[in-house]
Parts: sequence; C-alpha cells; structure tokens
Amino acid sequence: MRGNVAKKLQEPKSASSPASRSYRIEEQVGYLLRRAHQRASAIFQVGIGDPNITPTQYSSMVKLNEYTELSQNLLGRLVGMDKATMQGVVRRLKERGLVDSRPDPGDARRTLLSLTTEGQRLVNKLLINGPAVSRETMKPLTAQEQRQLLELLSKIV
Amino acid sequence: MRGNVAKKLQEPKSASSPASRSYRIEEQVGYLLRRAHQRASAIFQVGIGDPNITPTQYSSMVKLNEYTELSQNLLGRLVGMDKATMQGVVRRLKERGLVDSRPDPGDARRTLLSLTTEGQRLVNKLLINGPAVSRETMKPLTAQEQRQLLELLSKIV
DNA sequence: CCCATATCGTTCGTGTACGCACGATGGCCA
DNA sequence: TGGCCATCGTGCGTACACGAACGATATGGG
Repeated sequence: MRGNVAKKLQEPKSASSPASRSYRIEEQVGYLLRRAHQRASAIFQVGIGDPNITPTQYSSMVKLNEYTELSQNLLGRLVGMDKATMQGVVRRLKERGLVDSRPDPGDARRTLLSLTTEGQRLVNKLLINGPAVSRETMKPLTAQEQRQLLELLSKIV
Repeated sequence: MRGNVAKKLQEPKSASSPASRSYRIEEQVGYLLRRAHQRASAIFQVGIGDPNITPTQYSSMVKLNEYTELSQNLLGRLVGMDKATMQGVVRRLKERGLVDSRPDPGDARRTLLSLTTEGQRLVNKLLINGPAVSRETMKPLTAQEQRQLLELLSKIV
C-alpha cells in the first residue's frame, strides 16, 4: 500500500498562537500513556495464551490465586479497579466458571470470591506466559531503560 | 476511615510454585500502564476545564485545530484511534456542534472533518490548561525523570 | 474497459472504566 | 440502645477500544 500519510496533507497551521510554545499532543504524558497502554493490551492479547482473557481479568485471577479468598471490593482495590468495573469483570469470570462466590459469613454486605479449580488451572497456565508478555512489551528498551520505566511508572501511579 | 487494607487479609500463598521467581502483577509494565493511564485520565478530567470533554475528544480537536481539515480515517491514524472508535468520538463531537463534516469532493468514500467556530473557541480555551494537566500528572517526578519518562514512553508506543 | 483488490466509513458485539444513585448492612457514639 | 454515617454490592448511563462484517467507492493491471 505504501500509504504515505503525509501525501495530501496541508501544512499544519503551526506557529498559530504566540503563547503556545509548541504544545504537541504527541509529547504529552496522557497521550503517550494511552498509546502505550493500547500497545501493551494488544501484545497481551496475542501473547498470554488465551484470547478470551483480558488484562483486567488476568490481574484479578492472579490476585485471587495469591490470596485464595477476597471480597469483591478488596480485590478491586488490590488491582486498581472501580467497584462498578469490578462487578462486570467478576460477573464474566463467574459466567465462565473461573471464579466462585459465597456470602461472607461475618459480614452480610460482602461477597467472598475465589478461583474455581478450573480457574486455578487456567491462571497457572497463563502465568507461564506473563513474563514473555512483559518482555515483548518492553522489547524496544535496553535492560536499564526497562528498569527505569518500571520505576518511573510506579511513581506516578 | 483509616482503612487498613491489610487488616483481615490472609497471607498471600507466596513461594507457591518453584518456577515462579516472584512474578508480581504490580511490577508488570502492562499493569502499571493501565494504572498510570487511569490516573492521567482522572487528572485530565478535573484539570482541562470542561468536564464533558474526554482525553480522546481533546486529542482529536487539537489535531483538527492544527490541520484545519482531515478525513476521519487520517485523523484516527494521527491520534492513534481505531476507525470504529473514531466513529464514536466524531459522532459525539458533531452532536455537540464542535465538529463539522462534508463529503470529500475528490473521493466519495471520505468524510472531511473540521472544527466549527465553537469548536475552535473551545479547543483554544482548553489548550491553555493542557500544560498544567501534563505537569500535574508528572508531579511526583523530577524534571529529569519527566524527560526520561516521555522518552521511554515514546519508544514503546 | 473490467475486475480483483484496497480503502473508507458504519454497525454490531464485547469488554473496560467510572460517576451516580440505590438498598442493605455494619460500626460507632451520644 | 437508637440513630447517624460509612461500606458493600448492584444497576444505569456514558464513553473509549477494537475485531469482524458490510456496502460503497477507488485504483491499478491485464
């Protein structure tokens, strides 16, 4: 296709306003984070080993694998998801028989979540591919840059 | 509230499998990118000056402000959005009278997009807040770390 | 000139993401 | 002990995000 994007483009208006000392959207953190997150998700999807498992579902299962049993709200805090978002993620995992729930005997407001045997089996299979997904995502970086990126991201989360 | 998350937590199963040399989800790029993107979006929403404008809508308007007129597909490529996603973003911007469209006289498949006067007025107002939003997002970092982060993110996008 | 192939925009389905409001429950303090 | 306030999970509305399928249009090679 040789699609040359710049082909029939007019020049950017540029030097538009005097105050804007070159504000380029491509250089803003928020923009770059969105793009980087998109790419990471795409790599995850092909590399994790099950096209039906999403990054958030994976995070949730990994945490449930660590803690055995967690309330829905606490799980959400541990993986950084809104309770409304968590609700949807958990519902889909339950529909697929990967997660089970029971009322918390000590607090009737809570639902305790845990992996089913099937869920445990799956997450242990996916965990094998986890490191490779992370490696692939950071492939363009040197080892030192990879450590830097992780450190910097940790600071702004 | 003093909500101590670790209160009634069982110990993580830890040291579970011999092969897993401490794979922590919190240290994976994909996970950190998701969290960082969430935080950046939240900061954008309160800082950009109009709670009804989303980051993607903003990016689109900024690009249209630079180029005056673009096809929907090309705009999508410039701001890193799928054509299906672009369709929804553009539809909402049109519904609010911020963007106009006309058929491309030279290619009947294309739709040419441009900002309305109202859209131009708005984006120029929002652009004033853009730098502050980026600053706030990277506040936890030193000036040097901020430059590093932008550089590293550029490489993995 | 015609047809295979590509591009453009739309639609549908699924899945995050989150604010808000709601009802039920729990904890604490007057 | 009774009432106030916080927490828990759910439901609703809106907005990205993207694969897949679709019809209309463009283009280039035979």
